[in-house]
Amino acid sequence: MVTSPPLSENELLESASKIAGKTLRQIANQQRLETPDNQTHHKGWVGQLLELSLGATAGSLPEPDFLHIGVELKTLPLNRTGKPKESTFVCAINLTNLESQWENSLVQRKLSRVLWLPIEADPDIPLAARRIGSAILWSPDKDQESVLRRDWEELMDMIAMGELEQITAHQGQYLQIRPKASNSKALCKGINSEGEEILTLPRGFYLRTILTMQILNQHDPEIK
DNA sequence: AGCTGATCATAT
DNA sequence: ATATGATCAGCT
Repeated sequence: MVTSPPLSENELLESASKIAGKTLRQIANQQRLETPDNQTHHKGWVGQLLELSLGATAGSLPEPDFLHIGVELKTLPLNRTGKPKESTFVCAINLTNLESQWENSLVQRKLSRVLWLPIEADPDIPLAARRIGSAILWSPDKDQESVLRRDWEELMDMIAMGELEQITAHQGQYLQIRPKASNSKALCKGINSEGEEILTLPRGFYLRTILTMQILNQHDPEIK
């Protein structure tokens, strides 16, 4: 089944409502894809499957998945109690050519409109049998945006000061910075406090589950 | 059990 | 190497 890109948010929501309640096996069959037994060697499989199914187009470009309607697609793995099981990767960070304004940042653009797709992710449920939940089309409210912005500014300030190596995943209320690499030996260019080029671990921005849990609860206050 | 740092696959 | 899609797995 080939899905063409949605022309509007409503079209996207309609496609999403058609797959709600279905299992990953059903969607994989529609796409003529094999379902792996586990995700250890297929960590991005669920996300790519849903991109295909909903007609996402951005590929591996640093842009929202549905560029023409400005919507980013994110799967949201839930544990058996219905809480987000993992943090959510947002984007990689260019450490040598720093973005200077939140308003124009990639984090802001990707998070300004997100279609969250909750997915059962209790390890006791076989991957193929996991069900897709009801999609949530979300934009940060004023409070959420101000926290995101403050986190982003604090973290980017540290990078700008050459304090990259002092940044830990403990910082940030909603946004954190963590490694985003093939392994701990993969290096990229960064800048130290003397302004010199150094080699360091590639990093990315991630959303903490405290925010994604809040998003779930805003949409579905009585389900837990 | 939750969290941080590490890791896996693929496209360009 | 850098971007996308993320989850794994050991430590606290």
